[in-house]
Amino acid sequence: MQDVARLAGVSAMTVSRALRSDASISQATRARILEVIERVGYIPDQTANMLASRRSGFVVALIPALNNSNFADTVRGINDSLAGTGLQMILGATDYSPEREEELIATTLRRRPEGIILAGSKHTARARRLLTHAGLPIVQIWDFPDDPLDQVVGFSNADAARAMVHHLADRGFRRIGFVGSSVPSDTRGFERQRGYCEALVERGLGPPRLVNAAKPPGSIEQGGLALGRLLERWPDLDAVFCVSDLAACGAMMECHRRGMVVPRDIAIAGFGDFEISRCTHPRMSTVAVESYEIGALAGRHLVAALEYDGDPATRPVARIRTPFTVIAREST
Amino acid sequence: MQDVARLAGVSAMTVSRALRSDASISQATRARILEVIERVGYIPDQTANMLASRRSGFVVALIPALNNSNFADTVRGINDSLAGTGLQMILGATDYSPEREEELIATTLRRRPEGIILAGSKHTARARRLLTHAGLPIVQIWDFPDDPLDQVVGFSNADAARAMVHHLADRGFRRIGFVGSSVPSDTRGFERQRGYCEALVERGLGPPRLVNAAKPPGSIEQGGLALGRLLERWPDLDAVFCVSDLAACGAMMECHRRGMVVPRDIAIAGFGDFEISRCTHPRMSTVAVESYEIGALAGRHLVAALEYDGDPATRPVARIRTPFTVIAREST
DNA sequence: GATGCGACTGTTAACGATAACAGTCGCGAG
DNA sequence: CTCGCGACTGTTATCGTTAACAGTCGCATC
Repeated sequence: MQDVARLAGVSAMTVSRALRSDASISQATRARILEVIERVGYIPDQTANMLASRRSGFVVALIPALNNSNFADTVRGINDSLAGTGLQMILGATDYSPEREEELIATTLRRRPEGIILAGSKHTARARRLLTHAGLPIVQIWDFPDDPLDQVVGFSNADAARAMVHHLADRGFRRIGFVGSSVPSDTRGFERQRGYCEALVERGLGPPRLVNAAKPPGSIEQGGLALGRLLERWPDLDAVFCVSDLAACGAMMECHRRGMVVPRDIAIAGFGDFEISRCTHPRMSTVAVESYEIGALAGRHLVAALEYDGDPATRPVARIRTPFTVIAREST
Repeated sequence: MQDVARLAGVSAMTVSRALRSDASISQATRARILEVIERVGYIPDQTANMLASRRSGFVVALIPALNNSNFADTVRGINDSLAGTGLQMILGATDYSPEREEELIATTLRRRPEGIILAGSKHTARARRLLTHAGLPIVQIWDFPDDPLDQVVGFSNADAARAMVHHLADRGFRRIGFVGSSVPSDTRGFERQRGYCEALVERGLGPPRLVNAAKPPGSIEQGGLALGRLLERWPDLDAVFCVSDLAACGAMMECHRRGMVVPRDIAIAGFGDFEISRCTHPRMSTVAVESYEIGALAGRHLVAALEYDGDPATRPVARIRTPFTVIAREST
């Protein structure tokens, strides 16, 4: 910057001003400076900018996994909502582990992010302490916690799963099994399981028939294995609801292998409305959730919180319930 | 840090040393300082660290799209390979646009990353200038350019597509159509199309029968529409090769709708070995590429370049060709 | 002709850490 | 007893930018 200033015959401060739109500087001077910048290929150092202006321009997003099409869509939503704001995203994958999340929170907070978006509501005590102590705007997504840290954009996974069980019951299925998540800390998977159990009670459909399998998002193979274990224990099963579309897809393929016709012999339902669910044969009934929209809204409300400059006590705090829809296709 | 130093009765420099493992400092002092840090909840400011130490700890990864399972896997590979190195990833999505890529390069370079991973080999002139001028280690992935900027981890998309056409020809298909990418700057899609055309010549299968559709990665719906347009123009088509599994899946569904039996009436092949390709009926033949491995290798070689401290002229430059495999399933 | 104001530019001191160098201290060797 | 060395700690300057404040200058106003 000093070099540019010298070449343009001004002070470094004037160069700094030329690079920002709001500063008062004459047209002629700015043009001259920008011309020099272009000529010498100067790239301003945002690190120094961050230090001096006390604004990092970073937003942290922590999601369980990158190779899950739901979360990938959410990341896309966040990314799109940040475009044009000058903010950049630091992405972290927690692998569904609260400890890994805590670690990521600790290391990313050193970068002095301006806000943070977290999937879920299960955090270690230290993670919660770090977050509240940092005093940044937070958006929790993909869940609807009773005790939110700050803003929320999500939905009740239990309610969403319950809705699917009611759909199955409405279609006349009575002996409904569930393929759950194998990871205890997958709170969304656990909530879906809870919703399944509650709905069984509501419809008087007897005790739960469930097996856990499939690391989230659940590989296709494990969905097939899980179906096998379910049928071994409850051979009279007439429907299976899987914690994710991937597991459901595996279950459906296992049905094909066993010569069972879906949904005549057994119904299969998934969760997430992955693109995959439109390509199975028969097409998969599933619960659609607004993956992209969750990210986009989270980003937008985080930005709103960052731009808010009134009394911190009266900052608007969004608690948004995104909708979910049972999509009845051919598999139920 | 000053506060911590005062509370521990040492200088700020000693606190700084206590936080790094290599510095010479007595066990007792370090323990005392760490205890104070824990007690007051001090979090070191990496921004200041960056400025003073001239190391950002950032790596930039620019990929075309986040909601493409191939690239998502690559991102996961990069992420995993960076774990434990103290490096963090800044992720950017170029939307398959060189201009957007240039913009992202310009803005992310301000963060003074230590290295950069780029998908593809088509960059604007300014982007190339920015990159070479910045003098960072670069890894180009997902392509195998003739004029690489630095390191490469990729494969020839043309060769991979050619292999699939040969597979189709081996199975006896003669009138092979191609569903290409609608985005001209999708170089990988274009390369696949080129491979298709070359293979047709090699096998003497006449002029190309191709339509473009489907924004990458190609939505399922557009694959179906593209199949319709292909059949309208070349009703005698006996095989269709799609630029991605998603488009192929849509094409297959369109076949079902039209009452065509795959592969008896028409064969369908995809590209990418998305999980979806194992769930179609019949299961989809596709070209498997090592998406995760590309990211992991790129990350590893970038780290190696960063850790290298010999003569810059003799730094090892990896140019890795990752394998691809034609996976023959039931659809061909 | 003084005054004030607006438009622009410069100066100085941070921002929060680390690099580089300069001690200090204890202890064993000569 | 002195010297030197190793182990540890402190001091000062610096990283590249911006905040805050202090000019300077021209021009309209009274």
